[in-house]
Amino acid sequence: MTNDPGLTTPGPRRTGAPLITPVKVPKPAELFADMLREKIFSGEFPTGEALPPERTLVEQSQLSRATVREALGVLKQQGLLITRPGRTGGSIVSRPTTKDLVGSIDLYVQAQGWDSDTRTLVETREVVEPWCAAMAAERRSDSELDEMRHHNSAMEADLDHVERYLEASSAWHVAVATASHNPLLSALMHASRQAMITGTQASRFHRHEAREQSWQAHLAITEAIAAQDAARAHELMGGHVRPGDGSVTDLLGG
Amino acid sequence: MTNDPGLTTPGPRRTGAPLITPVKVPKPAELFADMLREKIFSGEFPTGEALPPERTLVEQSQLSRATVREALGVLKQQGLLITRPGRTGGSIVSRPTTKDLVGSIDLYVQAQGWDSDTRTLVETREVVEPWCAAMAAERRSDSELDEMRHHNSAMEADLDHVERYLEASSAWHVAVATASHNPLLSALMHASRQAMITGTQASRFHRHEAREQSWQAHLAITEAIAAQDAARAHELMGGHVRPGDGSVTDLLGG
DNA sequence: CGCGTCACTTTGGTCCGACCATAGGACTTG
DNA sequence: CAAGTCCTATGGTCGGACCAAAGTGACGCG
Repeated sequence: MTNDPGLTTPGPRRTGAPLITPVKVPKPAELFADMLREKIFSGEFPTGEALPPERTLVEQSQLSRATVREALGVLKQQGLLITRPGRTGGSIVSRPTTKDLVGSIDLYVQAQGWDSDTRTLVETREVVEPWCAAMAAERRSDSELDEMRHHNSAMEADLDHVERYLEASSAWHVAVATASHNPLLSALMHASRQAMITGTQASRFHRHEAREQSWQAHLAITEAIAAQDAARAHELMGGHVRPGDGSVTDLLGG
Repeated sequence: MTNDPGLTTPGPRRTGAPLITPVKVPKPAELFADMLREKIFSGEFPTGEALPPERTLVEQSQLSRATVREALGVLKQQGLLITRPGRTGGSIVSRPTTKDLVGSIDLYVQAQGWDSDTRTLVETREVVEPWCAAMAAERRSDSELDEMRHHNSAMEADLDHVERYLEASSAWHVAVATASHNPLLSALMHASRQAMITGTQASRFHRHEAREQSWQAHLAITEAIAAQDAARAHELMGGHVRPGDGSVTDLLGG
């Protein structure tokens, strides 16, 4: 039944032919997803606009609704679509956010297993953060500077409250990364920090003096950024982020 | 119908109440995907093992097959599952590969629009590549060194063939990044390079002398890595990657 | 006995039709 | 005219059916 009983059957199959490359059989859902993504990137479906309803796409593409929905699901996962139910709902064309990228990096790091990758995370921060600080010094807006100072104040106020201190510290680092106006490095720094936090259980063991010391460091870096002194911001952040004894908690608090 | 016609209707609704947080309504597919992801991370479904068949998951989860498949599709997108049809097929538990991560970063960069982000990409490489070179100098294996030298030879052989030269150059950079044994920085470098290539149309306009000069630079860096001289590898890569005139094509060829 | 062939079984992939939940808009009604 | 009610378009879920891929084993022929 599933055979092809025409022509010269049962002639022998011509084997040993000149090397056949494995034929790629694309699945309908993937094809349709690629097609939609292409139309999105080409501007045929502008950002912010809504795609046609699923049922319309079904009759246009001659595919089943399940397949269409699978393709839409892929794009939704990639951050290219956001869908809302209801009458005026639909699939609105969007762009992947920094949060999406952070999520991908975090998932990747998390899935590799913390034990083997703590060095990777530490190293990455050592490389990236000083440069984020330097760029922030050159490009910060006044409001971004205000936000850093706000978090500095929060850290000072919470010197005795470990969790809230770490939270404020994290917010400060994120603010610095954001002020660098380099979304790639910012996302990478954000993600490696996030991965370290979820990896360790946020390190309750932390001495007060360590927090005070790290708070002073944050303050100094903020001032360098305020003065738009990129070289000094870079140098200070390098010394701040590089752990003296290699302990993870120092780096987290810092 | 959708009202609640009991009690003191039609009494006025108590507005201005103590502030109700928007109730989060989790969709079944998301819940199930989170549940499976949790079981994967916890080791309950070890890497390499197969999940139960979809139909079994359906009766265990009391959900429809469509919902189960949507959840599986999410995990598949995230690189946590790979599925194969056929009798011994199924959903095999996996880990997101570096390629997955590169894909995410590439998509992100691509979606932001090339025009506004070329500076971001250039900067990122300026920051990341020198450190990759330094780490590679410290950690390279002999086989990794061999691969770099192999690509060096290919570059020399293809000095007159722009496309193949760029290809070999790209392979060399990837080899260096891989030898750094830092998957995060490696993926970031790989992705930013990939994004630049797909962004520009691979720059046919390239002078022979420029290629010769860049080839010499590659060779010198390879030798520094061979000598395990991290500081020199870092310095050379920094000078190599930083464009003299800011042109993108120089950076691509480099 | 050996080996190819074919049916069978298990699995993911696709399709269809129906219904549910949501959220605007049009309509009715006091 | 205002407030409530019904309608409708849309995404989300469901159940069942069939198709396609791929291993297993029985069968039959030489």
